[in-house]
Amino acid sequence: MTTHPGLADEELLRLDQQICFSLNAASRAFGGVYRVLLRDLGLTYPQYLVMLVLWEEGELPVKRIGERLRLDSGTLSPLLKRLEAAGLVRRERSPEDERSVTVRLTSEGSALRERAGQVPRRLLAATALPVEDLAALRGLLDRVTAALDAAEVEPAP
Amino acid sequence: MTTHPGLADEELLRLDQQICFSLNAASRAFGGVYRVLLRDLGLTYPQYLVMLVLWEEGELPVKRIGERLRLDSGTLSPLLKRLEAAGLVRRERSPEDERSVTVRLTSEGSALRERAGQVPRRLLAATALPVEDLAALRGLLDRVTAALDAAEVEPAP
DNA sequence: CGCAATTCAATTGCGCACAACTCAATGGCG
DNA sequence: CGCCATTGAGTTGTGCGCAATTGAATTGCG
Repeated sequence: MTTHPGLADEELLRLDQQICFSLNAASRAFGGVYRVLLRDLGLTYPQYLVMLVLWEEGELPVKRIGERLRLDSGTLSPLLKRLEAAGLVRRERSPEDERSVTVRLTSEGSALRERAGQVPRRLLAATALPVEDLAALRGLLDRVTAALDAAEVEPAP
Repeated sequence: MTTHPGLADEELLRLDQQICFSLNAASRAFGGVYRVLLRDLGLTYPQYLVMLVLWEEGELPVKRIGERLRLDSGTLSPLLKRLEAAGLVRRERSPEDERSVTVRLTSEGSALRERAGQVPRRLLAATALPVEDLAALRGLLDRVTAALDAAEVEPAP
């Protein structure tokens, strides 16, 4: 683990500020655009992420959805309940393992995919970045995420 | 605004998925590391962001803090109330404009800066990225944020 | 087999983000 | 001057994210 030995605390503070400000701002800016694009689909951004996974897989246990999206049951349980209330998915206990709950698209949930068809194109257009830059961005993000997950940071400063 | 004309909807869907997954994951990974680093300062990550601004400025109206961090009063009011309850800041109505509330560091709030000294270094170390890559990441993030803010996305898909 | 440890979903509690609204103070305009 | 639009904080309600806990089903191990 590098410690950036050549830089003073003051410079590190500024860089840290800039990185976390920028990441926060970008995350919320994406959220804002998605919010507008998804509004008349009746989906929030996290709900859309779950639907993306389900459109790809058709059905999936809650556990697997959580692994894909890095979300735990505390977040997913109420979210899936809302998707079920909206008629987009059904949830049923798995017969072979009664602990597990399988989430399935309803026909209405599948049909929503067509209406969502232009969302990615419009979102990517809104970023105003060429595809190569988006790929580079994704690469950097994935690298930091992997590193942060692996870092095992000690609580005591 | 580019529309990526050469790519099929299916490819765009995948790229969109990857970008928003990656950004989400990175944002939450940062949050997780900050949470550990900040735990025994008694600060949450958004509270830390506010303290960073105040450590730089000393005192600031709520309005200005919101502009810096892109947060509105709905988020800041309860957050600042918690910081005040923790003894880190005071809030007082501005005499020259009774609508405005000025947030000031207490001596305890200023003192916390020393205890937070190693947070940026430890966080940057956890990213395991060289400074140049972090700068590149920040540049890309700022560019997409500016573009998304300027995009003026139409609600109707 | 029987009991303990593990796994999975759900729930509770807290804090943040955002929209919509209220209310008081201010500023501008006729 | 008087009225009305605007501005700045705060409040309410909804939903997400995470920690901690609960409870039931399953697995593993003696």
